Amino acid sequence: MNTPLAPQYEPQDIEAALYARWVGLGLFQPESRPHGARYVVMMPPPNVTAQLHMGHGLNNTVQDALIRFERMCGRQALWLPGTDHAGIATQNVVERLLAAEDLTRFDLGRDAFVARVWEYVRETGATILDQLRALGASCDWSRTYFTLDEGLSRAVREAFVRLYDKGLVYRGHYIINWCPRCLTALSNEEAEKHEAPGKLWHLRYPLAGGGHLVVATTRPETMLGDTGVAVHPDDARYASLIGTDVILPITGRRIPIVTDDAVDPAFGTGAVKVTPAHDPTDFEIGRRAGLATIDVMTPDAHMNDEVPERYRGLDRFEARRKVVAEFEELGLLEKVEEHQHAVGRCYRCDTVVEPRLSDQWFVRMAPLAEPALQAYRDGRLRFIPERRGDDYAQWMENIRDWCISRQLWWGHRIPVWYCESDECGHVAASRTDLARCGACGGNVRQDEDVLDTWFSSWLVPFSALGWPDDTPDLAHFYPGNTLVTAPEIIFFWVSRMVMAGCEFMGDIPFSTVYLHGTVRDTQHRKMSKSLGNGIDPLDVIARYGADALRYVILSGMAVGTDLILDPADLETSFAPGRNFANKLWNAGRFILGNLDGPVRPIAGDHPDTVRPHEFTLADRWIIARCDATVREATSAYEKFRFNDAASVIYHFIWSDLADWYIEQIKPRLYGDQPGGDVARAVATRTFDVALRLLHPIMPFITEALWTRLPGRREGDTIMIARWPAADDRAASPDAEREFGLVQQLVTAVRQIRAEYGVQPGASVPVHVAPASSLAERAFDAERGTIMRLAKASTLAVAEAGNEPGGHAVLDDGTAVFVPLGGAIDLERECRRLGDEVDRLDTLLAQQERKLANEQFVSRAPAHVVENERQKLASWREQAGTLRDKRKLLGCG
RNA sequence: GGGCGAAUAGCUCAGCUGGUCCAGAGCGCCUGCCUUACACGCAGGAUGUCGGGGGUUCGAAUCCCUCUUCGCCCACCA
Repeated sequence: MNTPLAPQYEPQDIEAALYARWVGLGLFQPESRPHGARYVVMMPPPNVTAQLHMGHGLNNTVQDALIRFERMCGRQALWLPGTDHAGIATQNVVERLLAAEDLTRFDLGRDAFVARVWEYVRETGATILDQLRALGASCDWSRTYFTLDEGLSRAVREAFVRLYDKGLVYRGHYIINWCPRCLTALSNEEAEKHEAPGKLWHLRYPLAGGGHLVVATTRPETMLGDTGVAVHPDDARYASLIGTDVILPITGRRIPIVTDDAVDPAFGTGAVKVTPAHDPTDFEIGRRAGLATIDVMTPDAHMNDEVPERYRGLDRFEARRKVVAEFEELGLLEKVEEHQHAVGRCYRCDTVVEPRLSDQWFVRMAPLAEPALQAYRDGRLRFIPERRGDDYAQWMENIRDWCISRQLWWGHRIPVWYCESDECGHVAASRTDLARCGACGGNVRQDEDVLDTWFSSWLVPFSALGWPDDTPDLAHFYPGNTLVTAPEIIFFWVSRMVMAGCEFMGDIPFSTVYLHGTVRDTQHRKMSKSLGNGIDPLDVIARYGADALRYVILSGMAVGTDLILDPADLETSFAPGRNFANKLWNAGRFILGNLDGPVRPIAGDHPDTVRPHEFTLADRWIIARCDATVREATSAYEKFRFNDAASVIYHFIWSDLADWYIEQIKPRLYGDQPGGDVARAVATRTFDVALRLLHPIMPFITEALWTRLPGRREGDTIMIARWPAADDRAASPDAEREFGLVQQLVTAVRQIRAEYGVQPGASVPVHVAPASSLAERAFDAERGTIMRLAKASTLAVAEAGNEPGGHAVLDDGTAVFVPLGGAIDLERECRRLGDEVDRLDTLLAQQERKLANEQFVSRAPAHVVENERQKLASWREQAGTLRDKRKLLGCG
């Protein structure tokens, strides 16, 4: 522990070793803190085959900061990690691998294919979690879940059967969203609507009785499946046609004109072609009007045998062109309009979704939504930022049934068995596999489909803890506390978890949903593989360290805002994090390198404890600043304001501790001034606090430094070091004001030196005329500091003389004068005097306004008003003095 | 078609319930420094009519209205 520290922080050398040490200490398990209140965070499961991207990086950095903060606060912090089997995505990946061998899943058959996917998942499935380790994620790996695990699969069956028994799961024949590439049904949420410019074709449909009627459509190819035309019942234009027929072009089919309230007379021509098999609205209209349904497409969206020969086998978009062309030839194309409309696309492969009539399993959602909505309205469930709660409520209020069956092989096979005997026809949902029909004893076959992956992830808050068994984990850790995820996951996962929690556990699974922003590039585009604008977090970690990555993420994470990073310029984005780590490292190196033995405690009953009278002004100041930082950082963490936490800690470490305090104590440490032991004690103490405050953000470097602080023993770790408590004795407004004046004085002299180009090594005499007893005390107390940091040869209490030199006035009205001898540039001096007078005039004007404000004068405490009056008076005086001086010098 | 968010220094953004953090941070830029923790650094500096317009108020970047420009979410007008 006393090995000398390298002059530069090299994260690569220590992060992996520290992580291994943490795992060895077993602190990621909540049991390590048996006495605290529990605090549970559920990791949004990444796809088992995923590679870590910035979105994961951001999400998990936030979770880790949160869980580390809670753990240090003494809670039994459980962060439950896991992956989901990602039905569609994973099956797609393996099918692509097979395609490379010229095979399809059908060549292998179901069992062999699933075995193949398992093999793939076993090989690659741990990758994403390993990558999270590089980030420093302190998950309880011993409890890692996978949605296709035996336990979670049992939970899926339990949930399905319970809902089935309550009549909340049903099989239905409806229009669903179908992905023609993945060859499966999708839920409404999985069909992403994107606005896109399109066309609206106006087609003439010849009337059986002569003439024609015009319908408008965005999908002309579906006309091949039309079985009717609908108009609004009150639409006078078509009143006489109702009940008559239309001769459908191309097919020659005779179809009726019907009425339906769903038709908007104002849109298009007020007449709608009805394709019950290919549009949800048309399906409803067709059902009400008793129209036939003709499915004209194959599962992969080619035209099937229901259409005329020349259309068979055509892709839907080719068929569209052909239909339009044919209408044009027939003189039946009335017109084509540009039309902006939303097209659904598969959220996994971006293929245009085809509404398709099929038999699917659904969950009846309204009864489940009710308690979930109530929890939000009661305030038991809150969202950060708050406005996201509206999205949640709106979705719940307009909930639609959830299509949960998928025509895939990779997933939880639907636990429903059908009797193969036609007379019996018994259907049973079962927790265990069935071999025989429960009704007739005959052969049964299991439903071929699998369940939506989200049907397993919505159970995770309890299934990952052992449900449906009554495990100790479930009893102890359910419900959890906070869920950290991206806003686009609200409907997929968050809402459904709340519903499942209410339904199966009788309680919401977490009380706070923290929704962070999205990682975008400088053009504000979402980072994605397809756009090639991504940043690889592992690359950043390799080059800048995990701490730097985390610092940059968290310092840019204002509540509810996105994180913009430049993929083309990692240096600009991440150097600040690395630089800060290096700064901290070197501050630590300095403090540790200047300890010459045991460090005295600064509080407590120990006989060697530093007594209050031993503190210098600087000591009291840094202690007060440290205390203020503890308060601000703690409050920021509690409010998920990670950017604020990062900022106050950064400022404390860099500006207060490094720039001022460490500079101040050097003479004491070097023995040039007494009080070295006190300075060591205070520096060590405040540095220790700063490290603890920073640990949730930069876990590695803070651990590396903290374990080297004096008094640490083998096995100590900052991970469970006590979270710093605010201390009323540490606060000192006087010390902050007094040292503030010291800083102002030093800065003023430095400004004058820079302005007049005084040689860096040269000393100058400094005259001050303190305007307050505060200033007097401060300059007296930190005389040495001022002289050293300002490079002053003398520091005298004196009025400004008439000789040439630089002037400045501090906030409290204290006048500063730096005589600069004969070789001074008159023009420059006049300009500086002018600037200073202008500055004072601005202050004076503000101050006068403030004091003229009756509300301020009457409401503020008397001494504050008096203080402000004094400031005004002394600024006036100084402004006058400087004006006189300008005249004396003959400035313009 | 609804609903929401954002417009602040060249860039990325803070600024919580209106007045001692009414102008901030980091990066970039300019000047001078390798001052024995740190050049991934130190000291100093420049830059903003806080999107436009109106209003409320003693006082607004901060509240209200409106306009403009971006972005997001939701929606069965074919």
